[in-house]
Amino acid sequence: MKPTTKDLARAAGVSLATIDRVLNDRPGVARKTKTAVEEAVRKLGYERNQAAAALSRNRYLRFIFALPSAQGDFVMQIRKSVNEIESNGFGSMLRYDLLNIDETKPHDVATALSKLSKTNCDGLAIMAIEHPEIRDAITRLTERGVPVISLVSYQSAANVSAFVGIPNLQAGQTAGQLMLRFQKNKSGSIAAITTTISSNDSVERRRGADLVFSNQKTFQLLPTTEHFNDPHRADDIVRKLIKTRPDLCGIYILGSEARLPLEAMNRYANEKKFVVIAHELTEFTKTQLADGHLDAVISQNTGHLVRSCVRRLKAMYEGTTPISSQEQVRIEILIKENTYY
Amino acid sequence: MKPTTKDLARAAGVSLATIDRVLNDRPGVARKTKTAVEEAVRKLGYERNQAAAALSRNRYLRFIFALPSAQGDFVMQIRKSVNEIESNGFGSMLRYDLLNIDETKPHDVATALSKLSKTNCDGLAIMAIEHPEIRDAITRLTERGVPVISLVSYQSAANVSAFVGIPNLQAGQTAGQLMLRFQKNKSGSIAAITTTISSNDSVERRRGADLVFSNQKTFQLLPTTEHFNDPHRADDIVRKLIKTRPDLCGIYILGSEARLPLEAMNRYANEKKFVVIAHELTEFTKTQLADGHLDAVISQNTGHLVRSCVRRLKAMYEGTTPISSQEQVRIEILIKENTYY
DNA sequence: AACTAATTGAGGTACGTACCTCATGTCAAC
DNA sequence: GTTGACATGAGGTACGTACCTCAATTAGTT
Repeated sequence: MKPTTKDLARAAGVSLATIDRVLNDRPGVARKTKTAVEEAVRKLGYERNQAAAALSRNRYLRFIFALPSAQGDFVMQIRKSVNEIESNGFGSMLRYDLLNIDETKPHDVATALSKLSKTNCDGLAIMAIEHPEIRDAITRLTERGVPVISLVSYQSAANVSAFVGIPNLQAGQTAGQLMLRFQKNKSGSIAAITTTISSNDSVERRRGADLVFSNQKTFQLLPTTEHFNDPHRADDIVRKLIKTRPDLCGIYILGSEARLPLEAMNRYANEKKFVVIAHELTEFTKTQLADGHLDAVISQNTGHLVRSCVRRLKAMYEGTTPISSQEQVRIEILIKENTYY
Repeated sequence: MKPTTKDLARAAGVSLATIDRVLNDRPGVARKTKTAVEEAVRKLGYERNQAAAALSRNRYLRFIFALPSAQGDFVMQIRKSVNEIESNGFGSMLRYDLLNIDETKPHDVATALSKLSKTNCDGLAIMAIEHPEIRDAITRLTERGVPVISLVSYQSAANVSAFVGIPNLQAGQTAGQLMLRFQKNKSGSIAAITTTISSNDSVERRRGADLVFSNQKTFQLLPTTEHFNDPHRADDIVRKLIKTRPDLCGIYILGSEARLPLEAMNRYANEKKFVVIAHELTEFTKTQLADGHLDAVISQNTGHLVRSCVRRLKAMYEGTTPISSQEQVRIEILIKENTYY
C-alpha cells in the first residue's frame, strides 16, 4: 500500500495538521519542521492520492477553452474534442467550458477575458491571433493568477504559461519535403495559399517550406497568396494560377482551414496533375483525401490538443509536472492509406 | 453539481442501500425496483464518481503487460512507456506490472499465464505470436474472468477481449504507397525483408503492400525474405540483393525490429539510391531517419498503445465504454522533418 | 392463516485528503 | 515577567462511494 498522510506524520514525528500545512503550503510552519516533513515525503515516496484529494476538495476545476467563433472545419473539430473529453478518467472533478471569441473584434475578446478571474476560472486555453489588446488581456489574466495556455496559434511566450500545438516551422518543412518527394516532374512551380499571412502559423509554415525548397533548384515555391476567407478570392487565385502557370505542379495550402482553396481546385483542376498538400484533418479533408483531390494532410490531433491542455492546466493547478513526452503534440502526416474513416 | 447516490435515492423513492445494490449488481432487488433506479439514473444523468469509488474500494487494480523477453528496440520502447505511465491521472488506484515471456518457449508462456487469475490480476495485455498453446492459455484466462487484450500482435479474435494496435493491412498499404510515391526512377524492384513471416504482422503488412503494388506495373515488390534475427543472414540478404538486382530501388522492412537489415544496408549501400521504409519509431530508427539512411517510418506510438490498454482494461472492469475515437491507434508516418529528437 | 423467502430500509464504518477551530506550547522582545 | 507572535497538536466534519449487519416489511406458497 502506498504511504498516506498518517504514515508521513509518524515518520516525521509531527501531527497530521502539520503535514497538511506543509503539503498544502499553508503558513505557520517552522522551516526546520517543513524540511523534516519534506524529507519524510522523499523517504517514503509519498504521493498525494489525487482521487481522495479531489473528493475532499469537492470543487470542480473549471477550465475554459476560448475558440474563434468563426465557422471552420478545424475549429469545429476542436469543439467536438472538448465536448468529448467530458466524462473520462481525468480524476472526475473537472469541468470544461467553451468561450466563443470573435478575433475580428479584439476589443470584445479583451473584454471577455477581463471578466475571468480565479473565482470563475482555473485555467484558460486560448486560440487566437496575436494582437496587442488580446495580449494585454492575457497578461492581466495571468497576473490575476489564472494559468493561460495558447492553443494551436502561438502567442508571444512572455505572457502565456505554455503553448500547445505543433511547431509550425517543422510542419512547414514536413509539408515542403513531401511536396518535393511526391513530384514526378523534373521541375516546376508550387503555389502557396493561405487565409491571411497575418496569422503566425502560416508565416512559420511558409518559412519551414522555404527552408526545404532552398536546398534544391528544380522546384520553386511561389509567393504566398491570401484569400481572406472569401470564396470569390479563393476561386480567382486558383483559376488564375492554373491558367497563367503552365509549370504549376503543386499546391500547398498553409492555413488551418483548407476548404475554400480546395473547393476552387476541384472546380478547375479536372485533369488532376498537381500534388496538393493541406493542413488539419477534418471531415472535409478526409473526403478530399479519399477522393484523391488531396495528396497529403499535415495535421495535429485535436483530441490530443485538448487533452494536453487539460493535463497541463491541471498540472499547473496541482503543481506537478506532466509527462513531457506525452505533451509533445506530433506533426501527423496523413495520406489516403493511413486515414481512418 | 453532479447528482450523487443520495439524489438517486430520492428520485427513485428508495433507500441508499437499494441504490447501492442496483449500481453494483448485488442480488436481492426486485426487477421493478431495479428498473425504477435505472430510470432515475438515466433521468438525472447520474455518473458514478470514480474518484470516490476508487477511494472507497481502496484496492489497486493490477494490470499486467506480458511482453517478449527478447531484446529489441521496439519492445524496449513499450517497456519504457509502461513504466512512464505509473504516476499519472488515471484515477490513481492502478498498478502496472511487466511480465516477461519467451515466445520461443510457448509452454513456459502458457505456464506463466496459468498462474494468473482474478485474485492477482485484473487485466492482461499480451504481445505474443500466435501459437496453439498460448491461445489456449489465453482462453482459459478469459474463462477465469480476467480480461485479456492482445497488444500490437494480433491474436485470433475468438478468445481475446480486444486488440490494441494498428491495422497492419493498412499499415502495409501506407508503406507501399509511400514507397511508390517516393520513387524518382521510372521503374524497378523493391525488396521486402522481415524477421519471420510466421509473425502475423508481417504477413498482413505484406498483403497491404501487395494491394498497392498491384495497381501499377512499373515497380515490383520482390518476395519477402526472412533473417530470423540472425545478423549474418540479414547481412547476406542485403549484400546479395544489392549485388544481384541492379534494378533495386527500394527496401521495405516489414517487421517491428528494423535494426539488423538497416545495419546491413548501411554497410553495403554507400552510394545511397534506395528508398528505405521501415516500421516503428525507436531511438535507432530515429537516428537512421536523421542520417538519411531511412526515408520513412510507419509507426504506432507506444505511449498510446499502453494507455489505450489501460483505458480499455479499466473500462472492462468498470463496465463503461471508453471514447472509441481515442482508442483507435493511428498509423503514423514519420520522415526526417516531422520527427522529434 | 401461517410460514418462508425475497425485498427493502436504516445505520454504520471506511477510504485519504482538505479545511476548520481551538487550545497549548515555545521563544524572544520589551 | 509579561506580552505577543509564532508553531504545533488535537480533534472535528465533509466529500461520494463501497460494503457490512440487522431489522422490518412485503410477497408468495402452502
